[in-house]
Amino acid sequence: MNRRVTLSDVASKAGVSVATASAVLSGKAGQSIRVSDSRRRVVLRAASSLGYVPNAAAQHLKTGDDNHIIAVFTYENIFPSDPRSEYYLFFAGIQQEAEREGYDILILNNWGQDKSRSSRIRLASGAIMIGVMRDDEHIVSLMKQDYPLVFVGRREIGHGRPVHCVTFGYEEAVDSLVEILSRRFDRIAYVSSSLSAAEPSEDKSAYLHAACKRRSITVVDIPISDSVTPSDATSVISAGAVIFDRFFILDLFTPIFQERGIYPGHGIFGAVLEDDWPGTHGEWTAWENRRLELGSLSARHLISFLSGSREEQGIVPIPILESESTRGL
Amino acid sequence: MNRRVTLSDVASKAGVSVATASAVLSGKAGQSIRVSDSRRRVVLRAASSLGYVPNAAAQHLKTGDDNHIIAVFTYENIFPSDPRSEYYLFFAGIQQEAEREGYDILILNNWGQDKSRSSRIRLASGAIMIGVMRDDEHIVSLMKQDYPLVFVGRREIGHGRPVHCVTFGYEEAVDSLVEILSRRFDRIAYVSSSLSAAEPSEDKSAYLHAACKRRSITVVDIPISDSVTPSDATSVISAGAVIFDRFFILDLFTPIFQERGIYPGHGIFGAVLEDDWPGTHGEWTAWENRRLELGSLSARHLISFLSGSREEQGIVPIPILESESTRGL
DNA sequence: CTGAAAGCGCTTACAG
DNA sequence: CTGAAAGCGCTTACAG
Repeated sequence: MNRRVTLSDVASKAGVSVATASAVLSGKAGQSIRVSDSRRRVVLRAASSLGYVPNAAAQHLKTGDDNHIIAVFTYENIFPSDPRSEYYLFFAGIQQEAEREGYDILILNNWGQDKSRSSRIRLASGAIMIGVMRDDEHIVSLMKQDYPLVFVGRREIGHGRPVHCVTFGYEEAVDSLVEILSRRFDRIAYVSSSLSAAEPSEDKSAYLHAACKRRSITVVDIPISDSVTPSDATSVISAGAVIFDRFFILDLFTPIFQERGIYPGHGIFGAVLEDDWPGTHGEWTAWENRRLELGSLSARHLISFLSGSREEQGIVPIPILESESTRGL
Repeated sequence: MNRRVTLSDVASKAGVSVATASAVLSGKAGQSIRVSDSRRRVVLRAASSLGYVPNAAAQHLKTGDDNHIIAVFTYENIFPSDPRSEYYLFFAGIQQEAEREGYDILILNNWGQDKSRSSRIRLASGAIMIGVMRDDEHIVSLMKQDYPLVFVGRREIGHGRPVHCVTFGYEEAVDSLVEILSRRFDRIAYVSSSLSAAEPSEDKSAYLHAACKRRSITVVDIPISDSVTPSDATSVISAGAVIFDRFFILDLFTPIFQERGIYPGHGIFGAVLEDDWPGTHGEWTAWENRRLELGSLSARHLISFLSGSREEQGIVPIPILESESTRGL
């Protein structure tokens, strides 16, 4: 392979110093360095005849400027051959926003395995983390140095440090939901899983309790593990209104509802506090799928972080949809 | 923002030279530098307490090693929010292969607009180009320096230089197709567009002519521009067997076929010499959609290029599928 | 108007 | 066993 053409190759071919060549080629001629028109032309000609391409990494090393690269990482695979991936829309949103703002994207494929992972993330000016974190050791060491990091979804790994994340506007959405249910019910069952510790659900739960309290509605808390007991089912059905924390929890109840001949809008009302990304739970969907927007926002948030903003959270409002499980209330 | 922790910060905290710190931290202690166990521990402790993260760009600048980044670029938007994009599967294949081989991916979003585009591509060790090229000035200057570049699809922009590309195995596939058609027909109409200069089709045409010659089959060449004349239609139908260069050409004929009451397998047989990526032309589809495999191969090809291979082409075989338009022959 | 020099953060012969 | 020094390709005060 031919050695790459460097600035000093261009300079010596043009018979000028590297300083002059640099000034001309980086378009900065005129700042602290001025170059005569004749010389500038010579440099330009030398560069193009040699096919000079600047080494962006070296430029960045020297200047320390934002290199206009956003890293995206996750432990999951965002590009399965089936494009209906859980994370695809987040990614698409990030990509669109990055493109709009003139940023490139570095996909960190090997974050999971590689030991030198934290150093690879530093090739970018900042990073966006999608999905569940299995291990935060490297993340924490990046955060220690205020490395610009934005999480998609609520995170609490700060160890006291601020954590930048973008989330759906669950607080407002839960409030609207409770408002709707309160038209007919004064008790709401809340079924959550003791297992799903991956994504913190305490805040969703808190929003729900607060919204119910404001309207003097009783919350019947039903924590379940991996299966539903008859008494769980009875509590839910007798309340008439139910909020499930996650879709997989709803799925545990569905056969029971069928067995008892009740279905969304007939004998049971409510919603699930999770965005319906696979689009398979239409009757229970509570709000629009705005994953694309959340992805975009994460990129916008990171970019404004890079230009000095210290804002910690970004929120994407999630408008309530009418579905079978809330219709007619 | 805190200044990033550098190697020399670690060294001075540990009370050793940067050389020693480097040797320990890069795991190279033992090569030309040996470090006592006690000192190595001191360095390790200093690094972790400071949260040291090496600057991968600086490392790469110094060593010149493969930095394990593959750039992917295109003039199109490869990530529309509708994931059924023309390029999605290529990209998914690249990503999977890169992940398998321990490479990260740099998506060059702004290749189209930015002036400094060629320099951004150099942030990666090599690059894969997907889609149509509108302008090759920058590409040529990269090729001049033997920058590792692989095209997905046939390209001829070498200016005499070797062009690395991966393609579907059209030669073999066309031969199989002709073999099937030859069971009943001794003439085949070949309809190509004089407009579609974007992707070179001369080789497909050559494969077809060669395959027909081997079997003493006559090729009736029908070049069309953007519409079909009655005589074009008559030629095709009287031949009974037809090969369309592209799907959009087939689409021009479909209403005519319907008008005359003939349809694939009844009155007309044949195929289209384009892979059916949108999956919307089932009756005429000639072979499996192997875009994922072609994407993978492009990455594999680039990676072996990076480790010294000089192979120019890579080919993904495309097994023939039976469809309405060839059934019963 | 132009060039020599320092330095970005790292690694690696080389000399102690 | 350890460190001083050169250098990767660039930019930018600074001095002519």
